[in-house]
Amino acid sequence: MATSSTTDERTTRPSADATRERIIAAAVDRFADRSFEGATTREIAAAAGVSQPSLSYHFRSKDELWRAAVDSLFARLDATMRTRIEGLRGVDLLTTAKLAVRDFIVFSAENPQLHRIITQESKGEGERIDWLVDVHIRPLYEATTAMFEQLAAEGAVPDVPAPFLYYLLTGAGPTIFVLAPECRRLAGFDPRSPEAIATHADAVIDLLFRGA
Amino acid sequence: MATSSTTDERTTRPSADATRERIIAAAVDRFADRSFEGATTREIAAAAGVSQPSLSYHFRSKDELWRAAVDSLFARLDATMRTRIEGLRGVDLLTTAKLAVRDFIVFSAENPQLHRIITQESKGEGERIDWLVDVHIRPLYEATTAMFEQLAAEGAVPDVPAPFLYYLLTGAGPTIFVLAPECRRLAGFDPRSPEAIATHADAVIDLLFRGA
DNA sequence: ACCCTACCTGATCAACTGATCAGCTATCTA
DNA sequence: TAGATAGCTGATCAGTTGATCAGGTAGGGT
Repeated sequence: MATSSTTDERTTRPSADATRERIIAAAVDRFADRSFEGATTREIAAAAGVSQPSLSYHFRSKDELWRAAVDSLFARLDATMRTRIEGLRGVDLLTTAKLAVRDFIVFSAENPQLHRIITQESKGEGERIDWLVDVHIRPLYEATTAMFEQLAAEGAVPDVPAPFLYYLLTGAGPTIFVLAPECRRLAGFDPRSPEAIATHADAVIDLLFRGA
Repeated sequence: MATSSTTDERTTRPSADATRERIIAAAVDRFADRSFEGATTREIAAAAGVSQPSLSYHFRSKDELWRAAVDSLFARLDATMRTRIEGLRGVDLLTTAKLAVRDFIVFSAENPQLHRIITQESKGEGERIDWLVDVHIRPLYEATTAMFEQLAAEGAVPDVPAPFLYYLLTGAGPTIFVLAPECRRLAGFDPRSPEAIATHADAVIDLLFRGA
């Protein structure tokens, strides 16, 4: 077996995975800050500590790097939400929903890049927003609206169509973190501090679930 | 001196003002869609129907054009809110607040560019976000938080610090319109339709003021 | 009627963009 | 240990960027 390689063909060396991850991490930040067009491959390369052609080696194009960066962000979100939901099997829906919303808000505080990128790409037409919606956003949307519809049947959320509740949550939840630099200048505090995150999460949950 | 012109010296011809406005209108859209770095002067010029050097003639730099575009957006918002507030002198605070929130949401539906631009610029450091906050956002912030603090004393809004209420409003209100292209693909309806605007405004007001 | 200049443009600039290619080096395989 | 190749880079490409400049034209003041 030693020589006759099985289906598991390792063609990449360990060091490549590490630099790939460093590039993706840098790309997440730069794309979120300066948008797809505004972020330059040289900036990303410099932030990752590699040369600019190195991006072309690890990723076919700037566009593919962008997709890898978005995949990375959504993988983090999916992991967070999935483990939370699965850890609450048997718990009543309202409690589960509240904890899920809180996790989502904590995630948004730690990863505001996701919402910045979605906002940037949500302009007129574009291949990237189609890909974003079809591959990543729609599953979350379906799960979230299904949850809201069950809660509405219990009277646990306001009598508002589920899509609107979805956008109320995705708007009210992450915005204060997306605008964190503005908030620091404007209100004089860092919304990403643990205390602010807790206050904000409490407020969103209180509004959405009417303090039930 | 010949005519002993008064202080009112008209050095610009009427046609200049018209093209200036066309350029600003085009700049608002392009900057909102593609961010400061992503929008090109050639795109803006083409959208305005003028040559690219024409932008340099009317505006000292791309940066100054961006400021003029933002000024234009805030002038629209200020006019909307000011006339509303002044038209309600003597009306009780809660009613005034509800109508102001509704106007703000309608404005956000018709001018999602404002929130797109603020979001884009609210990254780490930058001269533009400082200017945005100091010149335009802070007055609105002060007025809004003052209003919320009065309402809190009446028990008309949830017991949450005013800055958090401010970000709940600026998040929950405009986001569905900022993400309108996503919403169309995801939920299958246009949030900027009159019916959707009304439903959304009702929902935000219901949440924020607890259906009072 | 004349001149002046506000208005607008084509041509062009240096700087920068993403991508490509040849070549170097360290690691893995045999 | 020798050969092969994955990993990475400097040099360089054509295309695009914001800005400048010289020049042309039309509208207004005298």
